[in-house]
Amino acid sequence: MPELPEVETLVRQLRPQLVGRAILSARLSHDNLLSGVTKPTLIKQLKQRVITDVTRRAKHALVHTDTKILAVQPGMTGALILYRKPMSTEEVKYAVLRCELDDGAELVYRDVRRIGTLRWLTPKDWQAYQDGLGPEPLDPEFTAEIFANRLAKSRAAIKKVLMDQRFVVGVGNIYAAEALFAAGIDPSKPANEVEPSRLARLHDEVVRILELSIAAEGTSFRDYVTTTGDKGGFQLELMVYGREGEPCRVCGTRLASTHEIDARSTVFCWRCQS
DNA sequence: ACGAGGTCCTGCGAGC
DNA sequence: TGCTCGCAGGACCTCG
Repeated sequence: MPELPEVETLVRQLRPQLVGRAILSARLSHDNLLSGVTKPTLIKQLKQRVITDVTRRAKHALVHTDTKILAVQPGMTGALILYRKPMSTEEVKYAVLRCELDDGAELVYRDVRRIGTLRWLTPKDWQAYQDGLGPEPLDPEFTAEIFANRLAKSRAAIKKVLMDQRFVVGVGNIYAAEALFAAGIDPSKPANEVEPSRLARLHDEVVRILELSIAAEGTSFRDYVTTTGDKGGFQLELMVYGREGEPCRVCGTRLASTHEIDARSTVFCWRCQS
């Protein structure tokens, strides 16, 4: 499930391989992933485009071309993959968008559950779209003060606010759970009731964990695959996510789980997060 | 303004 | 063994 570190990782890996490449042709298996563009328009307009850059904003991977920008929002099971040899039957089955490149490779948007979104936007429309997104957590201008001030305005559960992309981008269920554990905060606590010192700590933990994860090239989990289509190698050792019922790595208490925060599974430690 | 809940989609694991 | 069922979840939507 790509969150910020996973998208950052794939963008870094793809950029040097894609910049300067031309798209010879494109095909799309399902058009319900498209937002704001029809299949015929996308297929037609992708043809003959030259890729000028590959960047990230929030959890979106952006493939910039000489005309428009292909904005890929991988959702949970999506990934951009560059195939340099023919795909297997299984790989073809999940290949939603296939772009044949001028160097013989194929750029593929793979999405098993097809819950991702593809947008095809002019730079101007992209600007308008991204203006609705919150700040980048790793931007130096996103300070602990700004973070705490914004959090203190909401009565919603702090985990829900942390995952709200209008508040701050890039943090999903995994990193929200991990950062709240590291900061010792009860995920269900209303954001405006968390002590300011804890909010400052949370800011630091969000930054630390995201940077650590980027350095580790993302957290492999379930359907996550690298740009070569391989399973991710590494991994960042998760403290709570996916560890319900297992002992807390800090105090040994059995980790608890709840669905009461925004209908998302949340694993936490009763003792460490009070 | 904000919260609650539904929607999309398929694979997988639990339970019978 | 083989079936059904419910969960996983990011973002967006509607309803109250």
